[in-house]
Amino acid sequence: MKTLSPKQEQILQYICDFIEENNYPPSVRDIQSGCTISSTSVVDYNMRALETHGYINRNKAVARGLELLWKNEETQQKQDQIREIPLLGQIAAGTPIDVPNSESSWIQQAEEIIPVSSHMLGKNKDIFALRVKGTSMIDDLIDDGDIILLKPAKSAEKGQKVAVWLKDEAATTLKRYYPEGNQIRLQPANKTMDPIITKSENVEIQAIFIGSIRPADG
Amino acid sequence: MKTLSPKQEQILQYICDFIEENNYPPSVRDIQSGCTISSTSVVDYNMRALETHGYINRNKAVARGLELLWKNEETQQKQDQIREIPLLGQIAAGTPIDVPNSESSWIQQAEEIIPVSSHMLGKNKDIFALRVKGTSMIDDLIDDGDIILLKPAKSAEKGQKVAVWLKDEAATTLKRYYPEGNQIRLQPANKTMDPIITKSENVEIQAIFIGSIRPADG
DNA sequence: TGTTGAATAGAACATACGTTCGAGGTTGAT
DNA sequence: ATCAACCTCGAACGTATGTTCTATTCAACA
Repeated sequence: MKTLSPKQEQILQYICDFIEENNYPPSVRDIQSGCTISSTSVVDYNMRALETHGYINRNKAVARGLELLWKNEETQQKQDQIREIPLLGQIAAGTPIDVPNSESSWIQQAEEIIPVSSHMLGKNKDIFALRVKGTSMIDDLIDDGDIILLKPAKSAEKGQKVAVWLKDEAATTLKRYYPEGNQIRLQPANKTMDPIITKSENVEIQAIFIGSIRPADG
Repeated sequence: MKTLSPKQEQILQYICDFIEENNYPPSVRDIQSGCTISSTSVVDYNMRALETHGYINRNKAVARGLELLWKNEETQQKQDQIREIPLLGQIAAGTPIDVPNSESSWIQQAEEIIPVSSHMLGKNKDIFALRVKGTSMIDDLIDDGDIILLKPAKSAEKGQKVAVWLKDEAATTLKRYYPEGNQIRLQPANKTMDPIITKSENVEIQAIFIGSIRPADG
């Protein structure tokens, strides 16, 4: 993008405001009067510049066939702060879930798409969401009905909260991960529940906990 | 809203798709060919119906002066799932903050607006956000740098996490709230820190904790 | 001073577009 | 069969609109 003349900047801003207000693009003559420009050809002249610099698309022979490629920073920023995360199902002790790999187009299997502030996600990719059943992680502020965000992974650090697949039990569950020799301790964050201790070969890490979304009552 | 004829529904859907694709509304003749309608007057006829039923606005004498009042459920739903929350500042032991009341237009004072999934908010109103400084609530999974969501309130239940104003200290802090007789215990969720115990008159509840947003590393 | 390139003016053109008109077709009730 | 309400059709009209043309202004420069 090159620098714009003041008039071009003004026109661009006017187009932006006009669309915001009317939900359809302005005509050349709208711009002319809106920016108090003396001639339509001046508008055309500057629009041509805007087009070649990639700020807008123009569709000749289409009235108001104007597409805004440039968005003002405010809107742009708002866009950037939202990411859409697929809610793929539930997770709880005993209930097996399929965890997607990034190859398949798993967005389509989502039972719901939830928009999430990118504040929660950082630069992580391929994040998905699950609804928690049960209170096995209540001490980590993950309650029944919460939605958790997960990042697909094959390994984890000690103490991280992970979704693991237990081969023998044929079940997936959310626990804290503690490798201990050739065994693995899966610790629920709930004082009333005992850890699962099993041999390493039996556990397959599927995803790492990123954050949680708690539906507030009210 | 009344029921629509199949043709009207088709036209409405076409308008919706067209705008989605082109960012400007279709002309009558676009609709005609897009819906394989034989005459422009048929389009006009049905558009007139759509207008009187409140699905669209038409601006006569403006080419493509068409405004879609009806949105397809998908878009509508997506809209509904986002709420914009003002990030008003920081909260930490020792740092006073002003907590807004719902009267003033405090959205404007926000240093940042963060979009939040309404899953996190429920039906709560007037929610605002603060950035946490310090680790005094680390055991409740609220870490330094996290963003917390708060609901303005004057009172709280025992054990809730609240933002309180300490009159004598002239400071606001985030703690768990335990009324004990005519004293109040403010318990940090951090084993290395001691609770604040003070008389009831000294504390003024400002807001109740709703949820947190943890910027994930990545 | 003359030259050159960028910006401005106003007028004019071709047509995309919203709208209207008059005629005809369905359907269903009477 | 008759009528009315609803819909379809093709053509036409008036104008809003994108674009072009030519002339003019203006600033920078040799």
